[in-house]
Amino acid sequence: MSGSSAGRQRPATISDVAREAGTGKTSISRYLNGEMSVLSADMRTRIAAAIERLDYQPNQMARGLKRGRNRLIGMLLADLTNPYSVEVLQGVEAACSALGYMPLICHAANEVEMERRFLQLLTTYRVEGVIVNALGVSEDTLRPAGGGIPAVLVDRTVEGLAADMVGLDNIDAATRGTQHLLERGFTEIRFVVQPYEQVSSRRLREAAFHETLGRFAGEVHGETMVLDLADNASAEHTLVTLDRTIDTASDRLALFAANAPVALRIALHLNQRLGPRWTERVALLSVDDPEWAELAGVTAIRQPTYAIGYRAVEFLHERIEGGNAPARDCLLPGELIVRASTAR
Amino acid sequence: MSGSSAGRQRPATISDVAREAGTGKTSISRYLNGEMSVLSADMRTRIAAAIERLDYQPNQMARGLKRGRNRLIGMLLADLTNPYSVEVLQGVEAACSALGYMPLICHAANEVEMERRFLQLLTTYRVEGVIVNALGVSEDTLRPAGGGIPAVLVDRTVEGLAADMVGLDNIDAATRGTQHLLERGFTEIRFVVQPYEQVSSRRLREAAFHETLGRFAGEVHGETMVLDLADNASAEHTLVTLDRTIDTASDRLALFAANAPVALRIALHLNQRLGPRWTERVALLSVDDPEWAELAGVTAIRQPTYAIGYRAVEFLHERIEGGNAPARDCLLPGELIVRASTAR
DNA sequence: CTGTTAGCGCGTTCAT
DNA sequence: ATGAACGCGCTAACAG
Repeated sequence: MSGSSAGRQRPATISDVAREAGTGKTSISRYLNGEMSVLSADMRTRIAAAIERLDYQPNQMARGLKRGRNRLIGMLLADLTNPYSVEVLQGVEAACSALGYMPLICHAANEVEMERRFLQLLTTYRVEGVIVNALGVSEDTLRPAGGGIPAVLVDRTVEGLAADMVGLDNIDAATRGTQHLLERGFTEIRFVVQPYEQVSSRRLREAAFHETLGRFAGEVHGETMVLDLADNASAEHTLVTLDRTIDTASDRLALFAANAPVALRIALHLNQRLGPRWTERVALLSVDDPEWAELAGVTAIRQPTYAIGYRAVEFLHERIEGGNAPARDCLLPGELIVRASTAR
Repeated sequence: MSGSSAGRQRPATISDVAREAGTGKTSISRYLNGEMSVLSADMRTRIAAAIERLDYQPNQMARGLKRGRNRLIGMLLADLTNPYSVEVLQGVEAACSALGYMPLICHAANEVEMERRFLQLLTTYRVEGVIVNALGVSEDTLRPAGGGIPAVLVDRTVEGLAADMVGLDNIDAATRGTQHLLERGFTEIRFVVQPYEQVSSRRLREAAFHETLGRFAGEVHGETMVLDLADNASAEHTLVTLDRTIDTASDRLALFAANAPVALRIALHLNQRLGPRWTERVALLSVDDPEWAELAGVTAIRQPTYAIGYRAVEFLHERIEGGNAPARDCLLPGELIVRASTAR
């Protein structure tokens, strides 16, 4: 029965502090904004005391309204379930706290409609910019009210939108991954992806895969397999096809998963069907290096996720500050981590 | 060279719309707030047209300032790296969108100092309430400015703070987990935890473990092992001790991991030292059922994470709406999922 | 150095 | 049914 009794009192305002300190609001405002040199020593201590006594905390909303900037930036994530997203987020948060932003994180759960709604919501809160990692945002969604707010794309581009982008060097990564499989002598390879054809990173990875294989036409056989994780029946069907391929292939099959969620689904399935020694029957290589990859012995291409997130905020910051340079792409290299599953 | 040319234009305001529609701001405001019955049909269409033409979107900040509520709630997470957090988040997001809130997500990365800063930041943005899953927030951090804002605790209580709490029924879960190991005939068991002694869920799980073992005094030997994931040297040291225990124990050792991060570290270590068939030498049971548990055959106690997040928001909503009932605890049951690692 | 005044974009009386 | 005027908490001129 200490203080949690009745309805909470409303937070102190700048006027309360002014009254408490026996001065005008302006001086308080100056104090808050660090214009100390313009305040008498006496004034300073009185204000400090008043603030302390009232436990005053300036209202960011009011500040934002007045200044026209609220230090909020939006972060739209297609899929928080993907470890990639969480890792990128770490970089984003670090950069935000370094640059004085507060990220508003939105999770669209791989639904285009939610992406649209969140983007709308974010502009409604007048975020100063957005970092977008989405499935299907279209150009005009990102350019509401004519001007639009500064945006930085992560991992994937958006058709027709000239914005900064930062992500993995997909072509290099997929090429090296494929080469690794070729060097290990695999001759039957499947590239497995989710059915999001509009996602540029998916397309680039797939293209590089086929491009690299093309140089070995005849000797090596490769195909794309689509695994729809959002539709269990469809996924099961694909996996059955996969099983048949494994059983009938002339060589030990190699699988190149386009990202971690796909790799996980494959690993779970094979582990269930073939037992814990499934890697002896099938080789698995994955873009993304999830926490369980080491455990399962899965070869991976680790993305520089933290750097991607950090850099994205830096780019956005420049735009917010008025930077007007043409749109840039920042492609960071992946790191191939060879594990048991692709051993020969 | 379409529209992205010069500096972006500032978003339309309610006054712009009023002018465009040839009316007063008041009518626009009424329109926005759905008071249609008070507006003539003609007025309605004119306003709708004006809004459309200007692509007007009301400024939430200004609204919040005026109304005294901005529909923002804070979500403080101790560790986003823990899959538990992400899963809870899904429930939180679902409930938020159902109840019309926008969650401000903060990630404290297991640092008490960051928790304090984020909490402060959140009140600065005048969030209407907070959902807290933190390491070391103290009562007074959550009661700033006397009244404090409504708070709901997730997974763990805070010393001396009478707030709603929702989380796993830890005693039941840990008891059932321990019983499972006993039923399987293990006589050498270690309970492995991170060194956060102030976290109530950790203490409850550990207590239930020892309590349950106590009923078999003499026959079964159990101890707590502390694994500090934040300090690699220390963790390595602990794991070496663990190795020795495994090698010298009179029985096959059983490990009870207090959460997923701990279980992962253990699994990675054992896998490296003993090879992929490590589960034949050591049994592993974990609170939390991370995505890789099935793959590694690790027995797990799955938490109702989605429900926890959803319920937390519901509780918070009631408080925000003025609910004044005494603090409640909502303890949800876990589900034991038996896998190969605890087979005998 | 300090206080007064006027908005930022919006909702809300209170008239009309 | 509609609009004018005031104020939410704060900053930015402008005086003094």
